[in-house]
Amino acid sequence: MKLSERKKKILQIVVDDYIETAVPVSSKNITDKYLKDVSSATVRSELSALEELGYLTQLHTSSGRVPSPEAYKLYVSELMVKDKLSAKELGYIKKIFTERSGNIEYIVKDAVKIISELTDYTTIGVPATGSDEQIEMIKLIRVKKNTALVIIVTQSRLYKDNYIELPEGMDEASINGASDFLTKIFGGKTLIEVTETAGDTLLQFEEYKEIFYKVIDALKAYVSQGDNVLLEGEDKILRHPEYTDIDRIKGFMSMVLSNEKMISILHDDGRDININVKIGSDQNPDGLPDGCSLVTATYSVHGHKLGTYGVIGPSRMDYQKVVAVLENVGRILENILSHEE
Amino acid sequence: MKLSERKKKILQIVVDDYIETAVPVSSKNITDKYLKDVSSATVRSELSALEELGYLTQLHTSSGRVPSPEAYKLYVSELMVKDKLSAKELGYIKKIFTERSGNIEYIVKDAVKIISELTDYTTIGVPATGSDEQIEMIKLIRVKKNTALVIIVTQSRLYKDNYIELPEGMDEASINGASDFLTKIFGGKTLIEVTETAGDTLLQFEEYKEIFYKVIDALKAYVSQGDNVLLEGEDKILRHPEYTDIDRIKGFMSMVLSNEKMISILHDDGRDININVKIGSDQNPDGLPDGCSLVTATYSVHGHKLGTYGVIGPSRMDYQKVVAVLENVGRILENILSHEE
DNA sequence: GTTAGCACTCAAATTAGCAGACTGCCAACT
DNA sequence: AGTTGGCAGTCTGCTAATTTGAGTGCTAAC
Repeated sequence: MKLSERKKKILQIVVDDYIETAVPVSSKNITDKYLKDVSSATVRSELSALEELGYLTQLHTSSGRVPSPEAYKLYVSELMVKDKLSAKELGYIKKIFTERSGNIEYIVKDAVKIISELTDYTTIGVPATGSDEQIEMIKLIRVKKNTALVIIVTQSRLYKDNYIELPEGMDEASINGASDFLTKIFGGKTLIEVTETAGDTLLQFEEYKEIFYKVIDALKAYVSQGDNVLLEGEDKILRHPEYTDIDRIKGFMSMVLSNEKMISILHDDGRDININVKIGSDQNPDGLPDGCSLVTATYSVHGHKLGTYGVIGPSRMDYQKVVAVLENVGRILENILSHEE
Repeated sequence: MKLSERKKKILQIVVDDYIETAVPVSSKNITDKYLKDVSSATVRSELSALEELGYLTQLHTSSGRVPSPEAYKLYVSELMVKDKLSAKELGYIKKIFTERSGNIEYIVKDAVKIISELTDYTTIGVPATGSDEQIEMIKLIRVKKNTALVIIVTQSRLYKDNYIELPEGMDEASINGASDFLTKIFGGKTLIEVTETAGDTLLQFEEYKEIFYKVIDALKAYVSQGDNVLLEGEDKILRHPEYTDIDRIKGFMSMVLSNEKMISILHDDGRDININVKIGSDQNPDGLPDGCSLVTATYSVHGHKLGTYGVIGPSRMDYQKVVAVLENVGRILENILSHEE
């Protein structure tokens, strides 16, 4: 079904206006504000045609029109005029990222903050586990008498949040020996390979057996996504008039605060193409409630996934801005990170 | 002003009932449910006396009574019957903590989760920076060609989130030398001492000068509280009928999501006595909005502050449960951590 | 294909009225 | 003196009825 140019134009006006005002848009409103050269009656017939086609809905017979999920989809893919960020905004993004030189954990967190700040919507981020990257180094560092920190370095990442207990009386030389040894046998393999096949590999090394199994456990902990969901601006949803209903707010909050749910919603897009828009509707229940939309972007550097970021808000969302912010943050981020190496 | 036993009893009943039902309590309600041996008229005169004294308020002439902030204060300090946790709950706390053997970062996070889960209120936690603890070891670990991880071990803590850039061509021996050297000159000093006096100390060491200043910067980053506020169950406030008003919800959320605000509210209690209750009111504006209460507890092990935890909710809060949970979590936590060493 | 005009519909706001829940007060009682 | 029953007064919350106004759909004319 091909839409006439005028229908497209009118649909774009309806979506734009509704995004801006949150009020159902009427034929008169359209002719007054945007299309002064036709009468409201003409627009009226176009509107009812668009409704017939499934792009618009009415709350009741005598209210203006509201875009349907279909309309938003079309809007994002064809109708919308792409937005550009101001020099000030671009400068802000660059400034934040360059201040954090090197510290990738912070950069990932900052990205979520920046996106939320510039778009003014709730933003989530799920860092990639990096379990498909090759191990460059494994190192044990004694930090207490019988405790060692397990550090794993891969091409783009550094894992350093797990500890193992050392056998009584293990001396510095054996610790270093174990480190070198682990690096030798697991270097070049990916984390996921190691966690899956490690059992067999290690069976033969009687000497370090005990300690090696503990290291593998630490590795497994790194690979599991865990509670690694970043969230920023969860209260920003409250600014929007469609979130005045307490039950809706509850639904939104419990969704957004559930790590499992967020991970599943952000992860079921197989393709790691850049920007991806999901519009919640009753029909295809991908977990997103009706009236709620999610724009996601997956960033990567040198082919390694860095993580997925999502902006979540009412379907009546400022897609122009959101898409522009996600694209630019991604571009700048990838630029900076790839230069650094 | 001394209250008669019966006034106390009645005040306790009012607070208990209001906490449970969130409905202004009437004289009839009291005689029906709790005090069957007197008439409602008697209770009525007691209630108006308590109102005169400032413990109760009325929304309008023909509504029941609601406790004032004063009433809650008295309730917590004198009237309330202390609650005990069930064996199941105690077991749950122990189980979670012992599963995380050793990993203090996770333990602190888990504590917030446990408290929020058991009390069913929004919970915040501010880990102490540990800047008053003595340094045991400083270690630099090369993780990339020109990047090293800075690890600092103190009596109860491990810092390992900052990196420094290494001078071109620094070899393994010099890195280890620098580590040993830093440990030697700063070992035994507290983090705060080092950040304040380091400049002078280091001036003399031409050789490592460049690298040492970077290490000091990393140290400073560790000491600053930063964005280290843990939050759990921020949506739980929505269950309570007093948070049906959207503006109130907004206020609550923006307060709870502001790290600065939370740190300031949790930190202005000089004494580090165990449990501390703040009841928000219009009068003494300690940042807590009217109708909102905060119960805090500061935990420490071996004299070192571990962090401060706070349960935040409507003034009509289940103080019995909250206080019991905070006390028990603290006790178990301190037990486990002091045994471990 | 476009337009003006008119009838129709429906939500939202306003009003009035009534039932119910409490209190406060007073006079009587123990 | 403290307690009680009873009654008048006050305020909320609910419901039903009414009005207002925005917006559409339809039709006849251009």
